[in-house]
Formats: sequence, structure tokens, C-alpha cells
Amino acid sequence: MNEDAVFHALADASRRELLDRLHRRGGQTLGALCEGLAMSRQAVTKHLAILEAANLVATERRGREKLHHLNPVPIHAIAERWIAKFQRPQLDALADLKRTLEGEEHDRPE
Amino acid sequence: MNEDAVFHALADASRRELLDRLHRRGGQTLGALCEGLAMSRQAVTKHLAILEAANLVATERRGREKLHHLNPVPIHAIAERWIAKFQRPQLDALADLKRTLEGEEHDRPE
DNA sequence: GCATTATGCAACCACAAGGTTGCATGTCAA
DNA sequence: TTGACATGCAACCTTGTGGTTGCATAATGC
Repeated sequence: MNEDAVFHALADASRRELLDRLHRRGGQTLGALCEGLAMSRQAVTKHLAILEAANLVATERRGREKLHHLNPVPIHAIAERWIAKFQRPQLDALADLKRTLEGEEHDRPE
Repeated sequence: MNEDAVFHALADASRRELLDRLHRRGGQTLGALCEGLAMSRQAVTKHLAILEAANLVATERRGREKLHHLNPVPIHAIAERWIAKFQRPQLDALADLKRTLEGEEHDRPE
């Protein structure tokens, strides 16, 4: 799995919205995903292609329709492999930051 | 905290590298963070500004130096508020996806 | 067959993003 | 004070990104 592709795919609010929709209801067609969005069908197609390239969305052909499914595995992998690294020593880092910020010439209370 | 700013900040590999460096050692100056990077000082400055705007990096003035500290809170918030949503029903979604993909006209074993 | 429907492909456009260079500002130390 | 050092600011350039429109292709139903 390509970490950069996943982060890049998650960086856009429209794509996160699409993931939300697929999270609520899987197996939606392109047309269904377009409904209610202030965006052309082709724009949605591009977003889905990016999500697909990042392996965040799996597709399935059903005749002339293309059904989309959310694939939570890369998100899980990101959380496990990358975010956890910053979470684990969170309290230590916070304490350290606090110590640093308060221990120095910290006069203005803001 | 601005979810979009955090995701956007995390989308760039150079910025994730900077976070990694600050994770390894906090309180580094701009000059220290530039060492070994194939990028001008000004490029790093811009990246740090984006990380700062997303509240992922906290800074502290020390005379003519500017010390940078990692702030893991927004990353933690993202993991809690956004990623957990996709992780929780992960097994369900995976099972559902598997069922869908295998239950239909799925002939090629690949 | 043939019109309709669902999606794919390609060209195009505006703008933001990452990067650079050049110079200004501010701080330290002798 | 003055030179050196650390950072800030601004203009500029190139590429990538999100978006559009127009047309092509493929499946469905009558």
C-alpha cells in the first residue's frame, strides 16, 4: 500500500465526503454518488479514480453500472503504522512541550 | 481544530518528514531542520508555516532562533474523530465486501 | 434495431502548491 | 558599531489539481 497515495487521497474534502457516503451505504453507482453534490459527474469520476488508485475504494462491474465499495484497510494501515507513532508518546511529548514552553522566557500570558 | 488543514498538511511527504524529524527530536531550529534536505531553506519555511497553521507544529522564539515542537494533538484528534469511524465497522464492511464480490458473477480467480 | 441510460475518455482552463532567488529584518558577539 | 548569522518577506516560475464541456462507448429495455 502506498502511504503517499492514501494521504493524498484523504487530503480533499470532496473525496472524504465520498468515503463518508460509501461508509453509510456501500455498493453505490457513480450516478448515485453524484446526487446532491455541487459537482459534475466527471469531477466525481476523477475523485473516485484517485480513491481507487489509493485502494480506498473497490469497484465491481454490474452490467453497465459500476458499484463502489469502501475499503477501510488502507485507513486502518495508516492509523496503525503512522498515526500510532505520534500517539504513543503523546503524553511525553505534550509534557515536554509544556515544560519547554513554560520553563523559558515565557512572560506574556496571552 | 481544522480537519481540512490537518489533512492537507499531512498530504505532503516533505511535511511528514519534517514531523518525523520533530518527533525524533523536538525544539529544532529552522536551520537544523533544513540539514540533509534537498530543498532550500525557504521551501522548508513554507512547509513549517503550513504545519503551524494546521497546529501540528508549535513554535517558540529564542532570540534570533525559532524552535519548533511537534504537537501531536491534531493527529490524535484525527485518529479519534475520523479514522475510528472507518475502523470500527471494519470487519463488517470487509465481510460485506467479500460477500458482494464473491456472490456475483465472479468467475475469474485472478 | 434504436432510443435511453451509465459510464469512459480527452481536451481544456483557472488557480493553488511547491519550489526557487533576491533582498530585508532582527539578533548576537566581539 | 559592525559584521556575521538566523530568519522573514516578496516576487516569480512551473507543475499539479480540481473543475469544466463535449463526445465516445457500452449495456438495457421496448
